[in-house]
Amino acid sequence: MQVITHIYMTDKKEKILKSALELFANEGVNATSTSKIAKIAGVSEGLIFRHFNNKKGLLNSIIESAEEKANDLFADILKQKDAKSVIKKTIDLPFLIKKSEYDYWKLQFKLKWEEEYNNPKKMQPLIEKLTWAFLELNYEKPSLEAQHLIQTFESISTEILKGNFSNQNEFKQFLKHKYSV
Amino acid sequence: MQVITHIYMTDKKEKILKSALELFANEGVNATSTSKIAKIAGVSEGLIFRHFNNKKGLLNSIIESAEEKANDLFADILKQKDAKSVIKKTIDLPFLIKKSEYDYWKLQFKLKWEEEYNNPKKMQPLIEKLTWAFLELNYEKPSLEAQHLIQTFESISTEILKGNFSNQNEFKQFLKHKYSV
DNA sequence: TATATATGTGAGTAATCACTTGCAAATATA
DNA sequence: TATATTTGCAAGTGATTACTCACATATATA
Repeated sequence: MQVITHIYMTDKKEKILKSALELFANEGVNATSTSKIAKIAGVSEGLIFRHFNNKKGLLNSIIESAEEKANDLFADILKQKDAKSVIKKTIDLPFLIKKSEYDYWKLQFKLKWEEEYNNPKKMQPLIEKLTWAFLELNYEKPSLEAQHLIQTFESISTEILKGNFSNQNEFKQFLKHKYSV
Repeated sequence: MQVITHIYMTDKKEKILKSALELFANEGVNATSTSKIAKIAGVSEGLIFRHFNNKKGLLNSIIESAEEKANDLFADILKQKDAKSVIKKTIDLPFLIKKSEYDYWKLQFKLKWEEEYNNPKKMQPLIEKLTWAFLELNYEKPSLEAQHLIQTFESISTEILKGNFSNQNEFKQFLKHKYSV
C-alpha cells in the first residue's frame, strides 16, 4: 500500500490509473482497450472492473484527479491581490506545466471535444479574475481582454502539449511586454 | 451518378463519405464502426471496403477534401497585396466558416491531437503572409505577432466549433479595433 | 451485340471488445 | 486465533469489430 494525500491506495490500483492515463492521453480513450491497460499495468483485466466497475468509471477517476491538478494551478492566480500579477501569472501558466503532468493535460484538452466532458464553465473563475485585473488597469474592454488572454492561454497550452512550440521563452517575453507585466 | 467538380462519383459513394464525415467528426473515428456508417448511409457494409479498401482509406479520403476546403479559405488571404487586408481577413476567417462545413473543421481540429495527422506546417504560408503584413505595418516583432494572431484564430475556431462562443460579433470588432483594421 | 469492368449485396470470418464469474489468497477486524 | 472483507486472478461470456468473399447486376467499351 502507498499513501496518496490521505487516502490509501493499493499499488496495483495505482498502476492501473497510471497506465490508463498514459494510454487514454496518447492513444485516445476509445482506442485503448481494458486488456491493454491491464497488460501495461501488469495486472489481470478483471482487477480493473473490481476497482472501477467499468471503463467509464476508470476514466472518471482519472478525470477527477486531473481536475484537481488544474484547480491547484488556478488557485494561485485567483488569490492574487495585484492586477498585474494576475496577468503575469496567467501568461506564465502554460509554461509552468510539468512534463510529468503532460498526460493529465493532454487528456483534458482532448476530452474537451467530447460534448459530455466539455465544460467551459470551469474557466469562469479565471475569466472573472482577469476581467477584474483588466478593469483595474483601465483597459477599455476588460471582459473581452480576459476572453482573449484565456484564448491565448489555451492555444499556448495546446501547442506545448502537442510538442510544436519551439520559441517558448521568446514568446512568453513577447506577451509580457505586450501586457506590460 | 453525380458530377463533383469534374470527377464522377456514384451516389452511394457520396453517401458513405457524408455519413462517415458526420460520425467521425461528432463521435470520433475510433468510436465509429463501419457497420454504423453503412447503416446511416443506407448501403451495405461491404461497399465501404469496395470503394475505400479499409477504414483508414475512408478517413484519408475525407481528410483530403477537408484540406482542400481549408486551402480554399486560406488562398484568398494569401493573394492579398495590402497588409491591413491580410490581418483583417485573418480575423474574419473563423467567423466565415459555414455551418454546413462544421463537420469538416471539427474533424480536422480533433485529428490534430493524433500525432499522425498533426501537421503544423500546414499553417506556414499563412504565418509567413501575416509576418510580412506585420513587418509592413512596422510592428516590433512581426513573426511573433503572426504567431499570436494564428493562435487567436485557432482558439476562436475551436470555440465556435464546440458551440460555446456567444459574443462572436462583439469579439470580432474588439480584435479589429486592437489591430486597427 | 458481346464482353469486360465497375458497382453492389449479404453472409460469412477471426479477432477483439467490455465485462462477469468462481475461487483463492491476502488483509483487517473481532 | 477465528472470521469477515478486500484484493486478486484465470477463464470464461455474448456482442461487436474491421474486413473478406462469392455472387449478382448495372454500366462502359469493343
